[in-house]
Amino acid sequence: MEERKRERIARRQVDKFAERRDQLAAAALQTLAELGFVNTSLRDIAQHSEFSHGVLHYYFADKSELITYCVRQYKAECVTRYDAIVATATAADELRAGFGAAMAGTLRDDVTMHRLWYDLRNQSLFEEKFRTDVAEIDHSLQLMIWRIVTRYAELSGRDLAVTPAFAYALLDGVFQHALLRHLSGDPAATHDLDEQVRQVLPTLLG
Amino acid sequence: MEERKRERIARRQVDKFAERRDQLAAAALQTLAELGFVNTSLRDIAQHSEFSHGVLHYYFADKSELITYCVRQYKAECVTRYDAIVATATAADELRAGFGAAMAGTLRDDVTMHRLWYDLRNQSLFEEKFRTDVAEIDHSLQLMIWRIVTRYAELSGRDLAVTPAFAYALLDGVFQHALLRHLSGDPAATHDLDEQVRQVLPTLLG
DNA sequence: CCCGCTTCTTGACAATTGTCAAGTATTTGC
DNA sequence: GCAAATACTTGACAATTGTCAAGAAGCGGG
Repeated sequence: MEERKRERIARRQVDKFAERRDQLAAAALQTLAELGFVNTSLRDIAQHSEFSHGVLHYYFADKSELITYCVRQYKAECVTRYDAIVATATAADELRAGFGAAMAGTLRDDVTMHRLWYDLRNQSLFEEKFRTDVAEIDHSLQLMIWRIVTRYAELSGRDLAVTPAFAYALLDGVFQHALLRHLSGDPAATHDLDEQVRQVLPTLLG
Repeated sequence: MEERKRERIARRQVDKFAERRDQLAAAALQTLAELGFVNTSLRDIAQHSEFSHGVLHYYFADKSELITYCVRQYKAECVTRYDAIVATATAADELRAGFGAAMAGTLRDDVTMHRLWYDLRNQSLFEEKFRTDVAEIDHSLQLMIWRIVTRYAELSGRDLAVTPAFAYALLDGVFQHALLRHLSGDPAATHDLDEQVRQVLPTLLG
């Protein structure tokens, strides 16, 4: 019974610990998205939370661990973004329209988060530390795109003429350039993204 | 006569001044490509030259001006990269093969410079300072791609079904993902890039 | 040879940063 | 309610950075 009690307590403590970690990581993510990876100090992050800067070292060993934890948390947010569309669409054109609209929507609503993702992916090319996690997220995104694309081919009754990596590269390129335009203040960026995404899909079929 | 002499001297001084600026900018570019934008200090740059760190403030007002100057110098290097291929190719397939090979070649040979370009383009999304210059280079690259694409359509005797921005987004996406793979140690990255570039071009035709 | 102009070096500055130790406050178990 | 564990704050540290001033070194003209 004492054992079980201790466990329960330990569990509760772990949960509280994990909860606060998540809370701080959320504040960190918001700060990173706002300022960019390199312009964000631990003090900046703390100011976006209700705590002081020292607490970050109580919950995270160092800055790298915090960032890594953030990145992993971010991942969970995005990889299921389009799954509802895949699940509900009953025709190829419906899927195509839904995907284009969803991409344009997230470009409009989650600008800074997408900007942060590209920032982190680039930093991983210079800092070995994050390369593994970034590669893992990148792979998840590729799979997410692949689920869309294969379902689209299925609904079209056609075969695919591309690899997952190729399909992802094309759509990611289109999205990234739309993000660049959107952040430069181009009001047509979201609309054009929708159009371009719908244009890409058919070219992937055999 | 004195006037002319002074002019000649002034000219020589200006030339020497500009020469040293170029020399320092070259050292800076090399350092930036090696370490990445944010990991490069003025002292790092100076160590890649034969001078001390103070001299950079003699030739450049501040760090921003140095970086901007570097970026502009970098631009001149890349925008004419594929023009020889456009000029010499006499058949669509020859152009297609030459373009794919050239892309794969520069991925192999100029890895760090490409990595730097993507780094700078991303930084410009967080720092207003470089946005104009980056946008200008990006536009030049789009034009460079567009020269390839239009020539390819011309040699194919077909019309184009895409905008310059769309064609650039697709090919840039493919190239960037090849760069990611190449830097992660994937030995097939260059070969696949060649293949994928050749695969993209026909989809751009009507 | 010397004066003046340029080029470059040296050293210092203030600000920022990650890190961490010491101490305070809060919660928890009994 | 009290002692101990947990949670958090504060302030300091060493290192790094962009910037700049003071002056040394090199050089060209008279």
